[in-house]
Amino acid sequence: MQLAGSSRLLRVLNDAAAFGHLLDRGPLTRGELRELTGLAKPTTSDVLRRLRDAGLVTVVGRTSGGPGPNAEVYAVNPDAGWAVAVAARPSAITAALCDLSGTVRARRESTPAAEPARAIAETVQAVCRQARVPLRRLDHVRIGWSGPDLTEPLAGRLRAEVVVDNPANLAATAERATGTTGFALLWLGEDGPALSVALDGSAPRGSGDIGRLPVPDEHGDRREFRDLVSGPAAHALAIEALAERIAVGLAAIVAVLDPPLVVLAGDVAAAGGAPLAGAVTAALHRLAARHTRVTATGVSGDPVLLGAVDAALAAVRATVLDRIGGQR
Amino acid sequence: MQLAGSSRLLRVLNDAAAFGHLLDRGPLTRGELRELTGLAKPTTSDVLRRLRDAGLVTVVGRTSGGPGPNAEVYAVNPDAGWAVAVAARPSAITAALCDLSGTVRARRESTPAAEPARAIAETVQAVCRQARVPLRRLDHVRIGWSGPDLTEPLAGRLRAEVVVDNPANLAATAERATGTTGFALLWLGEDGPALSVALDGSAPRGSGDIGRLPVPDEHGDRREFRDLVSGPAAHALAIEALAERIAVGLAAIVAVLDPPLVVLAGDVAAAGGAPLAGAVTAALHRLAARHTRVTATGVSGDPVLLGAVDAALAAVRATVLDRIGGQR
DNA sequence: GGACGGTTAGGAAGAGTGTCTAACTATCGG
DNA sequence: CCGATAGTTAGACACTCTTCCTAACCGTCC
Repeated sequence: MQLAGSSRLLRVLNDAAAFGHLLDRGPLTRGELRELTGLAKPTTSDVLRRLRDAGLVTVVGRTSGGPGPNAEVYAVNPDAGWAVAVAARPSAITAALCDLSGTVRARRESTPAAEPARAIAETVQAVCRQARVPLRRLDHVRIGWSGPDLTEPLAGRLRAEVVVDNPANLAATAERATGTTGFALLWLGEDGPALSVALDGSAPRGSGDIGRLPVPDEHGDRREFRDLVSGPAAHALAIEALAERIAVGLAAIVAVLDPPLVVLAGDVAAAGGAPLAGAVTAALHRLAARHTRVTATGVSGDPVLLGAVDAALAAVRATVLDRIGGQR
Repeated sequence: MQLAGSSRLLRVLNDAAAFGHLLDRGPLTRGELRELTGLAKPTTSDVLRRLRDAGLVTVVGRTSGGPGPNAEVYAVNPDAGWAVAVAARPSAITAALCDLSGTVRARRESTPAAEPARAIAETVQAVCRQARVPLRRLDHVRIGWSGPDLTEPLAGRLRAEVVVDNPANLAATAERATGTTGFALLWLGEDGPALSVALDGSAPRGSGDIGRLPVPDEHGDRREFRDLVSGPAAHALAIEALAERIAVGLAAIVAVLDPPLVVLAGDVAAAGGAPLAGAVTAALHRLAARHTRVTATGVSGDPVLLGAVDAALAAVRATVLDRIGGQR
């Protein structure tokens, strides 16, 4: 961290710290914020004044009951930032518009009629219209998509910052938001297996497609992982047989990464549910004799969409702070 | 980054930034430091005064030739911090004492007569005595060692901060110091293969032992990676046959991590040299059809010892800054 | 029921710390 | 001697901290 600066940097740091606490912990009084940041009372007031002047926080109420005057309760202004999260598949597009507080304000599903980029852009525009949020107020669009890169064509159609991420990575982001830490997420989807790694509490990093992972099949012949665990053939398999195939690939992954926990997600995994996770655990322990736990994802709902919401929010929160006056 | 603070934090930040630049870029004048940090002229003077008072930097010369007075040239005081790096194997212990600038001031090898912890501690003490550096001035000891954890018994014997790291990780640290970025290092040593990952320019992280990675052997039978690439059997193999075995395991690693580059290191890899790397590349491309490059390590000398030096230096540099007066 | 004390929220005043700008001095080469 | 450059000094500015003050609210006592 080689940053140097003057009092301006200090102010930015303190504003960001206070704002961060308000985002993480919800509504807070001046006093609570003072304890969390460690700043002095007048400084806390200054910080809150700046945040309020910039429209980032508002007074949402007052305490009551205790002795003394009632403290003002501050909270993040939800309307100060907007993001759209998109889970895009060839068969369907789901988009969610959420405000700075993370509340989903509108949701929309559509079946793509046009080429992907155009269909996604139109869905984003539609979900904004639905909640009467002008497109220009949109700060960030995060798209879960596996396939050819759509960043270029989408950035051209939308004014906001556009980031395309792979489904496995976003599912891992959603998993992490549930409190799980230190895991590798194995995504088993129609279009092949993928992996995202979130060890040491750091943000999930997709190591991408693991479809070409060489594994032996039941007869000991050399095959690629994707041929065994994806496509219609995998759906037709009994849980035990599928678990066996998954475990073979997982054995290699576990040997390389040694995560304490492996989370299963994706269409194929979702169809199998907890029984599949149990069968995979048993098969894996038979193969590798490791004490790695295997579970089905704890996320209820669409993990890709929820992960995209989380990722988009993190991005919006970082940019919104730039709006504080006197920044320069 | 949720840090809040007052002008004190600012001062610490600026001191650290200036010190960091002096460490990275070598001797600098006030003016050069001013440009690098972006600080004003008087502030740069203040920072340098504090660093000099704390004994962390010294004036090592003056410029000449140009118009105007000759600028003072400042450099890190090498004697302000001391670290010992150790590469420990059951057969031999190598220790290097280096100063804050990274110069190795003494070096010592020994054959362990006693138990590892005691033998290492004695070697550390000996190398300090050799350079007439009192043990109490030692700030950090970084040990490359694979086996039972030695942190406890060593911390008891040495006053300094002790960190034990695995050889693969330290070899990757050394590799990174040569300018290589974005790679996975495959360590092929006597005691089995290990892996260290340094992607995205982040510090190398050992994912540890990959000895139990399941791989097929020549006959298609399920084996563990360590049985194929380590031990006396591996040494006896022809380069082509060994490369084939390495590539099989590497195919799984590459599928999981997809690093742009794989670096081979360790005794077995060193014996094979560049020809082995070439043969592994060919075999890997035949197996996995990826465009992953494979090279032998670019580090000349003992990669573990050199990596331990780098890691120890980074640790010392972080602690030394705490010595600046008025910190609290 | 009304006055009072204890407690807490918020603000105001002044000091402290660290930085910046601008002016100044000293030094070197031509 | 003159122009250019290194470094210091002086004063202003920004942000924070400590300390003190006022106002509000609750409970208790008369």
